[in-house]
Amino acid sequence: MLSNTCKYAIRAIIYLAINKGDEKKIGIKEISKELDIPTPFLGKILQSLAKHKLLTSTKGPHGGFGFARPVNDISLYDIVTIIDGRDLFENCLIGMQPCKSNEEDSLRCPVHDQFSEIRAKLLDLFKNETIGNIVSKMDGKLDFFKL
Amino acid sequence: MLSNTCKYAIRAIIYLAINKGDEKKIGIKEISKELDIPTPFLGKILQSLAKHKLLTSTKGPHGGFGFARPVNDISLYDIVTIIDGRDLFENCLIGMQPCKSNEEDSLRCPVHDQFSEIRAKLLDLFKNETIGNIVSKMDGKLDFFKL
DNA sequence: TCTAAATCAGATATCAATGTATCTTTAAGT
DNA sequence: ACTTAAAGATACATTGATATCTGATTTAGA
Repeated sequence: MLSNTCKYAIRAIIYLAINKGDEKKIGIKEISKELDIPTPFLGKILQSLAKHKLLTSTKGPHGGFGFARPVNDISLYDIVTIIDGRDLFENCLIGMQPCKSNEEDSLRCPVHDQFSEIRAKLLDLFKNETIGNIVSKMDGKLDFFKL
Repeated sequence: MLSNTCKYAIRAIIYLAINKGDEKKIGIKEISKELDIPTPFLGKILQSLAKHKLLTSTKGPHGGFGFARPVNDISLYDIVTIIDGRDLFENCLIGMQPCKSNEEDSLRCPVHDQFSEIRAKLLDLFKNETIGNIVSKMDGKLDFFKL
């Protein structure tokens, strides 16, 4: 469903939102250590999110990553499309080329209609779950999140 | 969502079900040519499905692949789990290790509940769509299927 | 029984996703 | 200014998915 890279990105952003508290920035070493993601690889992922204006980064001592927008304004959809693209939301479940998410009837694949409903719900989930949203649900089980 | 290999497998099986008609077997050359899948690669995929008792294969002249079970008894779920495994149906959407499809509350990830509904519908789709089912829907648009 | 047509099996090749290493650049603190 | 700690950037390495190649095996038909 989602690539490993994308799952790392989501978990790292959640970690950032939960833990940044007063400090504006958290370094990749801390995040990668806590979430068990290879440090330089996490660096690349977060750099890419910074390039797309979801995060900000500052170099130098006490540098690290922070948010470029309010956490209530960052949805899972934003992260997923940056890392994995729109394939999940647009292309045919069984890979038939002419069958797209909004396609005329004659070109629809045999599972198009059933999958359309599910895809719509998926899209809904990803667009409506914001990081702010998620963080408010996680109160009290932060320890478990370290896995 | 599904690997390319898995999409190939599904499309090849649909092709087989539609076109086998009187003949019991269809060769991989015909299928791969019509569906534009590399011939030897398709061979491996179908061999693996034969190994799992979904298809039968016969060597020699006029050999090829046919069904080992009635097409109404082969679901998309069968194909997907053979090729891609159960990851999609069992593991956490955002990759948190302790969060599984049937997990106690304290270990659920923050999107577990919303995704559970969608996952259940997905499972339903894959388990209830059989090849027989699909073929009966495709009457009249077989030409489009060649893509 | 010989030949040809087809899959089977296993080794190899390619490519994209994932992961690593190294060096450069930036900025805080002295 | 100098040092140091951090991310940036680029090149490189590894792995798994995807694709190809080659020869062995099986079977129909002459």
